[in-house]
Amino acid sequence: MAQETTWHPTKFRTHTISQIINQGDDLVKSEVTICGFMEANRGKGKICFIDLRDGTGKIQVFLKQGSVTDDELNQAQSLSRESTIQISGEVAEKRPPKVPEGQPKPPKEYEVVATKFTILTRAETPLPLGVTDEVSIGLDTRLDNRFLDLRRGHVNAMFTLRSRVLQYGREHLISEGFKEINSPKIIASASEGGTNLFPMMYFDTPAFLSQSPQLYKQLTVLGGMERVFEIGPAFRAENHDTYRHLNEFISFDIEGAWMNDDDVMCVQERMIHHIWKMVSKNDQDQISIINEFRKSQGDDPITVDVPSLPFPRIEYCDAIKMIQEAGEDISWGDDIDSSHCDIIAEKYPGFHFLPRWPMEMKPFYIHHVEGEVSSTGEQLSRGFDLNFGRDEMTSGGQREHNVEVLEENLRKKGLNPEDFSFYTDGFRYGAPPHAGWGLGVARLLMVLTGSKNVRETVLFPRDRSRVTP
RNA sequence: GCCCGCGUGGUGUAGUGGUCUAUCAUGAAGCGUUGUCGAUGCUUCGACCCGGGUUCAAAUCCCGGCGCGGGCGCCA
Repeated sequence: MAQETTWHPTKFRTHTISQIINQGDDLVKSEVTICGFMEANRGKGKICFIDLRDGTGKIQVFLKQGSVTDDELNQAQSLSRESTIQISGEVAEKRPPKVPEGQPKPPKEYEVVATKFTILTRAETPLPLGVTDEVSIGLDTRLDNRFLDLRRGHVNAMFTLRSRVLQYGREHLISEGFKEINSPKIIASASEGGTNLFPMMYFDTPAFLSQSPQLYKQLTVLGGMERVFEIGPAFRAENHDTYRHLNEFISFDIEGAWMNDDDVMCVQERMIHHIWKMVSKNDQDQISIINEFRKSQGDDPITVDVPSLPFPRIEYCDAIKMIQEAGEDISWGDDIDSSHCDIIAEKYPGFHFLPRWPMEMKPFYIHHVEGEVSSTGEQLSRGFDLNFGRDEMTSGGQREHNVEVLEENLRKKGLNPEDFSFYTDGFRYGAPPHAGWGLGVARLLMVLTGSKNVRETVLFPRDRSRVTP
């Protein structure tokens, strides 16, 4: 439904299953060879039906005595679920299933009547988790056997959606003049402070895994790249253990010259709007697959509600007031934690920005405008967050482009400017005002797919107690 | 790291001192019927996280360990 794809024939197959499903009328009576996983087999004796699944769809294969050898028929009937097979045969219109009186007739379907049946690999039994079983499966069991979990329709659909989300996001940013970059993930020193880094050895030099592309994407903007984005991994050695934190995650970052925090908030809301609009237009088939599963689990269906623009902006000072009015003990300068976000989310359940945080709470590279102060007289910053409900999606802001201020900020945070010379030197020879943000891809996917745990939306999540598979 | 909860066949569960030689579903093995389609009928298989304790008796209660889940903290 979504994309025009050209499926060239391969060594192993002439057609994908989706091609037969979609072009069945034209293909009836023609010879095809298809491959896939055997989802189920029915029938003993003279006939056998196989539900065959490849990465594009599912189709029924019909084997009958006479069309295939008795040996082939036997093998098909006793084959274990999820074994991979190759089928050659003729496309035919499927006999419609019996439906009770008064029920609507199902739409026309196609099948392949096999003339040749080949087992590619046999699946061991029992499966560690059933691909089509109705029983629910614990997340840990699923993640230990992700290769099988991924064969389940709704799981596959979530990662298909993830691919689309990145595609639409890229598409949008490129249309606004952003260029895709990659920054190093092996770095010499703590790039920002504030979070724990994973140490490693780089030959004989101690090094770290990057926590963020922040400083490097700024350097490219200082280098005249104008507008850049990066979709890449970030590593945090934090002992957190929650539904929304991982120690390795994919960060979707942008940085643009001649922009302030308001400008990049607008970029972000336009991008999210575009992603939601495109998913809503192109990918309802994936949403339906997810909803079918949710229904079987007794969960409400998800819908792709394209958010309206602009997203609400709730400045930090107003957020504090709102939380205080709800009776919470919080004062200016305190962090807004999860329970406080629940209060804000009651009024703003969707996407909303939280701009103008206190300068002292933001990293050294965040810009501030002299004189922009709170009612308590404290300096405000040009840093912002984007939340969806209670969950933080993004952190961003305008960056400090004046090297003297930057070095002063570093000293205020107890950092030594000399350790950051690779970065601060970039500001000494002319620096454009600039701004950017970093968005957690998995968290955005949680919103889109209704997942309650970030691990659901990451193929092979890395948390405190999991480094395999 | 803190608080709370949980750990039963391959998978997901019921059972909270005694006919538990442990329930149900799903699954696996075998046989039969069938253009089936969540195939079906019959037969069979398979489990109480680990260690210690209380008790006549422990899946069940207590202690420790390990593992998992939820909440929180920590966290661009």
